[in-house]
Amino acid sequence: MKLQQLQYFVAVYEQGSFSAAAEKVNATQSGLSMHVSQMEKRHNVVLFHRSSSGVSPTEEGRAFYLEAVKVLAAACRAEDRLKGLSKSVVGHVHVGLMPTFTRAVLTEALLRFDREYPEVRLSISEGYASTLAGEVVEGRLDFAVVPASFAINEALVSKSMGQDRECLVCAADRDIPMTKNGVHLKELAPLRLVLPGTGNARRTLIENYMALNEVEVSSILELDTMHGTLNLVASSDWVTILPGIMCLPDLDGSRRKVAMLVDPPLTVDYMRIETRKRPLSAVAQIFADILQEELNSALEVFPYA
Amino acid sequence: MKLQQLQYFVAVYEQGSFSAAAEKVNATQSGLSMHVSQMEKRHNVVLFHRSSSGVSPTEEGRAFYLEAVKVLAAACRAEDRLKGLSKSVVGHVHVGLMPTFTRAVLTEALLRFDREYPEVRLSISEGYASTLAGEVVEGRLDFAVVPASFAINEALVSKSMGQDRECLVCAADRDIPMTKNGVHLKELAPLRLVLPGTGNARRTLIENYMALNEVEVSSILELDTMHGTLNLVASSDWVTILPGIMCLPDLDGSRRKVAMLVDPPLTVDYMRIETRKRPLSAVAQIFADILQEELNSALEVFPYA
DNA sequence: TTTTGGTATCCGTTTTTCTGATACGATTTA
DNA sequence: TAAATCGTATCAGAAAAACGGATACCAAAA
Repeated sequence: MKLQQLQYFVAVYEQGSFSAAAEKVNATQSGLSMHVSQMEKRHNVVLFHRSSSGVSPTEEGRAFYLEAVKVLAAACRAEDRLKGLSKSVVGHVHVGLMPTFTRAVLTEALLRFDREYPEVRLSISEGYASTLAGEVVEGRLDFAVVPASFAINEALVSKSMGQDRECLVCAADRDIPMTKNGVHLKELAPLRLVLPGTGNARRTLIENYMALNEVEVSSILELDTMHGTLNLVASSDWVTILPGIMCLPDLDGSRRKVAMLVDPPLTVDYMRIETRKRPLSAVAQIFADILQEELNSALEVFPYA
Repeated sequence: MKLQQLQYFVAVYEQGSFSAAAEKVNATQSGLSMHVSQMEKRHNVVLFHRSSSGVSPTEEGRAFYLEAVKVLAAACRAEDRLKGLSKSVVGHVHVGLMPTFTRAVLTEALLRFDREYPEVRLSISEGYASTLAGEVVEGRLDFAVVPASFAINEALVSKSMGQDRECLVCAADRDIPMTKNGVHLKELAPLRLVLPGTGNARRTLIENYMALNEVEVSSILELDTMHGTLNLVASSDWVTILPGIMCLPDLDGSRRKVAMLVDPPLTVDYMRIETRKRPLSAVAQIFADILQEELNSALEVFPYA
């Protein structure tokens, strides 16, 4: 059994095609075909169903894939150890964040990280969960933080980062009936609601909540710009629903009013996604830890009442 | 990075010699030398200090070894999955047990295992910890159960199986001053004590206990046969000290009297040792689990008073 | 000083791997 | 229905890598 064979197999598995995988790993289609079929013959198993439109893994192929990526991850760790990467904290970290994070948690994390590891290059991309997930799979991002509702790719592994509460955000001068530090949304109906576009994972979450709790929505405005949303809400009777950590700057009530949704609460889980086959580099791990710490302290402000 | 290079490296590491490793993995000394030096050059590290009497790992070599065995273990699991070994429960299991286990726990475990997996061949070897550890390193045993006091080889990993109480064993008709279900050994001094030979790990344990608690021993008899010891103790004024699970058949008091050592108690931890670089086969794991269960129920008889 | 046990290096041989071309099947397109 | 397209399997020669014996070298022990 060779390590490269595992890489080839994993590539074919993830691409669903010998040809595409060959291009990805800089090899030829015939080479991959031979390697995979050699593995199959040697162990008398069939790993892929071949068809004229690509390949799909068999049950055995699926099971083997899960083991194969563990081997590759271990091999990466071993090689990193050799390179001394596990000690020296230098390099380039690419991180993808859902928009939620870029307002509240990111700034603090960035400042801390830059102070402690000034020679590390850091690249942050903002995007929707599905986009970011794709980038992680492709290896262009070290990891990404997305809402947990997102169904993740098999090539990815997710680690929970914590649960947040969704909050109603409206103009500061608006009177809303608060109950025990929260708001019962139905009492505000009919709502004029600003929502993210349908590509956003939170959109579905919120619409389900509305439907399930029979909250009447008189009009919906689709805004995919966070600045625009916040400005509009601050100076009109439009309201929106945002994760708690996005509302932190507004908790003083000077520009906007914030109230947790209650009866029932609406929660959102954040998770960090990364590839199975390559463990986080030492630097990426450090930044992930800092991000987690900042998130933790941000979440403390919103107790699970 | 190739899997075989890792195997070569690990072999050299464990043998402390290129020549010995070459023989072990059925390769030539020159081949191993080239592979290792290639790894070293490629990553600009030195893995071994070469000398005319063999090699010793550098700090980097040590660190890399710990990662390398993880890769090999993962690769074994992956290959086992391909072979379908992880499902089918057939094969041959070799287990090493310290003498303690062969009296009480083994029988029950054997019966259960043979009933549930009749087509599996099982080989049990009895031996001292150091012997068994060597056999495990060499790959002749799937795993071994030994007392935890034994300092284990770096190629091995140990898992705790539970703590046992040492007991005094003497003739059934002897009168001994019992206190709260135990015996204070000093009150019986001077003792005529049957002990295992100096090669036995428990020998040191017991002698330390005697010295530390100032128990006077009038004479020592070295017996390395369990049958001999038990028979002698049953029909003379010689006494011995045995782990609790060995005393289970004597708890009825018909042939021998058993009393836990108290003030202070003397305990012994059992552990399972296996190689780092190869995970237990499915069958071996099952037998290990059964052994653990039997040990647990045996240990319940001796509460940690 | 010689012997012994160990490692590094060299080079011809053998084995494996890689690649490009080709064949074949299925699905889509004209 | 025929052709074109996309995908995989297979083959044979070329390229690369691994292998293994011989040799050189070193250091400690005899």
